[in-house]
Formats: sequence, C-alpha cells, structure tokens
Amino acid sequence: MQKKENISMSVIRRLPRYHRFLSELEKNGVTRISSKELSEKMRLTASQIRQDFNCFGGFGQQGYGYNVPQLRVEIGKILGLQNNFKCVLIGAGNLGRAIMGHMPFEQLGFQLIGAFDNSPKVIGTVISGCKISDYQDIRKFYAENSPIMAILCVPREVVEKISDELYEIGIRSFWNFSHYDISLKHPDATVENVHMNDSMMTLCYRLCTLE
Amino acid sequence: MQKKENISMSVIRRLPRYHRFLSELEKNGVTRISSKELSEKMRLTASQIRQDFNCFGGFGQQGYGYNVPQLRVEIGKILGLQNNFKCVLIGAGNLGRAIMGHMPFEQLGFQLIGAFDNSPKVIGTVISGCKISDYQDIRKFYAENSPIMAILCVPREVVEKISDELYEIGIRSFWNFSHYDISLKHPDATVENVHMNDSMMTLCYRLCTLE
DNA sequence: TAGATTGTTAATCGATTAACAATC
DNA sequence: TAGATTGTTAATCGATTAACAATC
Repeated sequence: MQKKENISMSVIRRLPRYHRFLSELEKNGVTRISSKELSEKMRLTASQIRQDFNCFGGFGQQGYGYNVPQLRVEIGKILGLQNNFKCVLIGAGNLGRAIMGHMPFEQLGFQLIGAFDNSPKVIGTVISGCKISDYQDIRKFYAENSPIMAILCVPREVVEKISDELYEIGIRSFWNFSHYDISLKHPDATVENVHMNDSMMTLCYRLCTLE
Repeated sequence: MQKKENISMSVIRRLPRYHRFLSELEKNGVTRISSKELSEKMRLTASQIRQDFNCFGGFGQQGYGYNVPQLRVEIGKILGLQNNFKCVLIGAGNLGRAIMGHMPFEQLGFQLIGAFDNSPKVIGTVISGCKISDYQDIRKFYAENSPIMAILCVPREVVEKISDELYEIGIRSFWNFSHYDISLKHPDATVENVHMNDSMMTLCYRLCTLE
C-alpha cells in the first residue's frame, strides 16, 4: 500500500499504454482483471505489471485481481489527465487540421484555446470549431490567455524560428512534429517530439531484419 | 573493428537520432566530430556513443574522432535506408495528405506506390503527385504490385476492420497512426505505432511534475 | 477452509558508465 | 614524440523477472 516517491521514467512510459488497454477493456464491459490475464493481452510479464502498479500504491486485491475502471482512473490521475493545460496550435496545414479534428484534448489533460497560421487563405476560417488566427497576433494572445504549451505543426524550415519566438514570448513546453530538436537551443524547455522520420527509420530496420 | 552479431534494441532505437544529428552536422559543413563533442550536443555520455558506434565496427580513428559523412552513411546502412520497400497509404484525409506531402519516403528506405480512400470526393484526385485510388481496388492492386507495408491514416473506428482486410490480403507490416494496437489480433505483424494520444499523455505527466 | 492472486523481497539480467591501454 | 581520442574491458547501476509469504 505504500506509494513510491520517484516513479522511474521506464514505468511512466508504460502508463499511457496501460491506460489505453484498460479503456478498451472497460468499453467491452470487463470490470476485473488479474495481472496474469493482462500480461497475456499486453505481452508483458505479470511480475512487471504488479511491480508497475505497485509504484503508486496497491490497487489490487489478493485472490481477486484489479478493478478495471478504478485502475484506469488511478493511472489517469498519475498521468495528470484531470488537468486542463491551455495550449495553442501553430500551423493549420493538413497535419494541424488532423490534430484539431481528432485529438481528444480534454481527455488527455489539455484544452486547445487557439490555432494560428500565417496564410491569408486559412486565417479567419474555422476548423473543428476552432477559429484560425493570424500568427502575427500570437504575442497579444499570449498576454491575454497565457497558454502553457504549443503544438508545432509547421515545416522543418520554419520551426526553429517559430520555436525561438514562442520561447521568447514565454512558452516553455512544446509538442513538436517537425524533424528538429527544440531542446537543442532551449535545453530547459519541456519538449515531446513526434519524430515521424525516426519512427519510419526504425520500421525500415525492422523490415530489413525480418530476413 | 569487430562487428557485434546482435545489436540490442536499446541501441537501434538511438540510431535514427544519431542519423538525424549527423545529417544536421553534415549540412552545416562539419566533417569531423569526437564522441565528446557529440555527447555534449546530444546530451548523452561520450562512453555510450563510443559503445553504440562500436556495435557495428569501429569507424573512428584514435586521436582524431569520427568522420561525419562516413558515419552517417554507415548508420544509414545499419538502418537499411538504402532499401526501397514498396508501401501503400490508406486514408487520404488530413493526416494522410500531410504524410504524402512531407514524408521523404526515398530517404527513409521506402517508396510510396499507391494511396487509397473510400470517399468519392477524393478518389481520382492527385495529392503530391500520387493519385488516390478506390479502396475497393486494393486487392487487385496488391496482386499486381505487392506492396509490403501499409501506412494506416484511418480513424479508430475503422482501423480494426481495415487492418484485418489488409492482413488477409497478405500485408504483414503496418505503420499505424490510430489509437489501437494491430498486434493485438495479428501478433506476427510488424507494427510501428505512432500513438499520438499516448505521447500527449506523457507530455501531460511531464508538465504536472514540473512542480 | 482452499484456491487464487496480490504485494514485496531477492536474484538475475542487461544497459550504462568509468577507466585505461592502444594507437593515430 | 606528445596529445588526443578511440576501442574495449571492468565496474556500476537500474530494470526486469522469479519466488513466495501475506491475504482476500
């Protein structure tokens, strides 16, 4: 029943996947699961699952297993999904629009409060209920609304310039989709990269070694 | 100078990032770098960098360091970037179009040979030089062109059905952008997931723990 | 109670770091 | 040659797995 002080990043990185699997189970009406069953579904060891869940206090019951909805909520709490971090999206091209349309911000602890682009063609249009503003007005917007995170959906060529500007304005957290590391120039920023190119290289390696 | 037989996945997962940094250095005209310099840029230890590079044979020179273009090429070879794996893209919505337009397939060891959708509005249109075909014709296309990988840019609601169909046709590798694990039903498939929701949860956790 | 399954400690395994001899 | 930096072995650290007592 004792909670660990510092949960290691190895464990944290597994939590979203647990959350996803538990949501799936809950949707299918499963209310109870043992570490053994879950380990088979997720291809982990039952030992690891018990170790992981025990990092944040025991939620199981000997002889019974874990309560699915309760466990899902607890993992959500650890991840901070009850938060409502204000964020803005920069770049309303295809990628930006895909994210605006399909990302369930509220379920993930965020709230999208603005989207920006520099093309007169898209400024003023509304995408998935969110109006696209002129990127030139970002400074004023920040002053009035203080978003804490920026989702960068801009091309590699401009991401350096834009992240510098946003950093200068005061934003310290980025969700970055470009093939560039913002932390290179801003080591203290909290950056979560979705490096699709890197992901595709890894896939290429795996296909090669399928012999 | 001896090559390791089995390179561990911990090392492999770092290779794309090395490749990216070396490409950047090369673009800036840097031809030579020591493990120490690179370690400072990448925030790794020099020891780890030397260990990693030595997995696939020594490419450095004592007292000098590493040759940047040569090292980049060697890492590319390990990753198999000289390949030309044929792939198809399913779902020409915003996400699919972003990938068609910006992913440098050839540099990453792939070749996009077809894109498919089921909406009459997009079938027949050309996006970034690639014609969108009717998803109903995928079976015929596979028989004629045998792509080995499918990029799935379809919503969560249909990804299960579509991946089942593609698996049944003969495709065994997937680059998956939906919030679902194809390996659940097809354990032998090679699946590389880009779980954006998971990534955003991790970001949320990190923002929470910034105290 | 007996069976099942957790929580937790101990053992193992693998990955990272440190150290230094080899050598350019 | 002297200085620098690799390649490689040994030491450390952390994460995973195994085992089992606690207990529902």
